Amino acid sequence: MGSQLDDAALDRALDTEGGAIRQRNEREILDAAERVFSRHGYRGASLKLIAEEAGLPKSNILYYMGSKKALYVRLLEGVMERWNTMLDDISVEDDPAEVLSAFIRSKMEMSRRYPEASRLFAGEILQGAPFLQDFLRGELRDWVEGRAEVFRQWAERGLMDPVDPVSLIFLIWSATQHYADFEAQVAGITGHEHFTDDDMQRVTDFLVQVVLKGCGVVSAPTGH
Amino acid sequence: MGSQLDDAALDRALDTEGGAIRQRNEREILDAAERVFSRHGYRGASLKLIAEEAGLPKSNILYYMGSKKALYVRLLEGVMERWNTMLDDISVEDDPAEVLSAFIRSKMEMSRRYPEASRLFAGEILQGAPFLQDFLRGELRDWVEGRAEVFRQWAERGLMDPVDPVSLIFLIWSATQHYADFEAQVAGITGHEHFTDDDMQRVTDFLVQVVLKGCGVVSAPTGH
DNA sequence: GTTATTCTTGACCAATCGGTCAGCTTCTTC
DNA sequence: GAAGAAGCTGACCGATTGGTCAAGAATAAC
Repeated sequence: MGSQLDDAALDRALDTEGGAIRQRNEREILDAAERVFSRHGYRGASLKLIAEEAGLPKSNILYYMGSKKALYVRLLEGVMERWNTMLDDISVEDDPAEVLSAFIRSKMEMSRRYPEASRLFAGEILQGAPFLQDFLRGELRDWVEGRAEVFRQWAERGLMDPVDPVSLIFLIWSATQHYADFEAQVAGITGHEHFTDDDMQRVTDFLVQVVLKGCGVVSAPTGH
Repeated sequence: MGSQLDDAALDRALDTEGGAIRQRNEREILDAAERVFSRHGYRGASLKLIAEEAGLPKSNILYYMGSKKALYVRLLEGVMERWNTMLDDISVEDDPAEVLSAFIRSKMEMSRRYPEASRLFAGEILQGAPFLQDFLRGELRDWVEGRAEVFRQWAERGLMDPVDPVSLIFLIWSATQHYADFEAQVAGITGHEHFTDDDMQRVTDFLVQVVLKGCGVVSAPTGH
C-alpha cells in the first residue's frame, strides 16, 4: 500500500477535464464510492458494491478510475482539498473569540454537510493512515503549527489562557467530527433518527460556549 | 448482518470456561483479532490475516470461534463489558468537579491502555453500528440518561452552568477517544511517534481544566 | 492401558475479489 | 457520411474469501 499521494494525480483532484459524459459518470462513481468506502474502509469496500451503488457495471468503474486504489486516493484528495481551505488566513491581530467561534462553526458545518467525507477520512486514520502519512507529517502539520503559533501569541497578550494550542485544536477537531463519524451512536442515544439543523445549531452553540469559556477567551470589545 | 447481541453469547463474554489449552488459544486469537479488526473493519479483516497474526492455522481459528461473525461479536462484547463498569455509581450528592475529572481521566486511561478496543468500537460505529444498534438504543442510552439527570440537578443547585448534559458527555467521549482512534493523526502531527505517558498526562490535565472551567463547575469546598 | 474427548490441520469447496480484454455501440469531427 | 475517438460491458482470469470436513495427534478420564 502506497504511503503518499502521487503529485500528478493531485493536480487532477478536481474533475474539470474530459467530456460531459465523463464528468457526469465520474461524479456518480465518486459519490457512490465515498458512501461505500466510508462505511466499510478501504479493504472492506468492493468494486461490486460501489458499482451497484452507482448503478453502473463494474467494468465501467474500472474504465473511468483505473483501479480501486486510484479511486480511493482520488477521493482522499478531494477531502484534503476542502480541508485545506479552512481558517487559512488568521493573524495575531484577529479577535480570538471570533476566530475560535468561526473555526468550530465551520467544522460543524462540514460534519453536517459532508458526513461521508468525514467518515472516509476517519477510516483512513483508523487503519493507520497508509495513504495520508505524508500529508499528516507535512501540510497538515505545518497548518497546525501556524494556528498554534497564533494561539500562543494571543495567550501572551492575555487574550486567552496559556493552554496548549495543539491540544486545543485536537479538542475542536474531535468534538466536531464526532457528529459525523459517530453519527450512528449519536442517533441511537438521542433517539433523533436524523440530527436536524436545529440540533446541530444547539450543539454548535454549546461547543462555542464551553471552549471559549474553558480557554478563558476574552470577548471582543464591540468597537476597534 | 445481525443487529443484536445474542443473549446466550453475552453470558460467555468472558472466557472462563474450557480447559487450559482452550483458554490460552482463545486469548491469543482474541488479541490478534482485535488488532486486525480494529485496523481493517469487519469486512476488511480476513481470517487468514488473523490466523497469521495469532500464529495459528486458519482452521484453528474457526475451530475455536465458529465463524468470523461470532469472533467479531465476541470482541465487541468484551469492549462493551469494560465500558459498562465506568462511572456507574454517581449521585447528586457527589462533587461535580471530582466526578467530571474522574470521568475524563478514566476515559483517557482507557484510550491509553486499550487503543485497539477503542478503534474496534469506532469502526463498528463508522459502518453504522450493525451489531451494536440495540446496545446503543438500550443500555448505553439509559446510562447516558442517568448521568445526564445528575448533571442537570447539579446545574439546578448552581454547582455548574446549565449546559446540555448529553452534549457534554459527547464532548468528553470524543475528546478522549480521539487519542486512541486518531492515534496515527496525533502521532503524525506532533512528531511523537508514540505518545508517552507524560504526553497523555499533559493532555488529560488540559481537558480537565478546559471542560471544568468551560462548564462553570464550582470547585469543591475542602470540607463538608 | 484403554476409552473418550479435545485438539489440530491440510485438502477442498463455492463464492467473491480486483483486474483484463475483445468486441461492440455511441459520440465527435471534418 | 466516413473515420477516429470515446464509451460500454459481458466473459473471463488467477487469487483470495469464509467455511467444511475427515483423519490423525494429543490429552483427559477411568
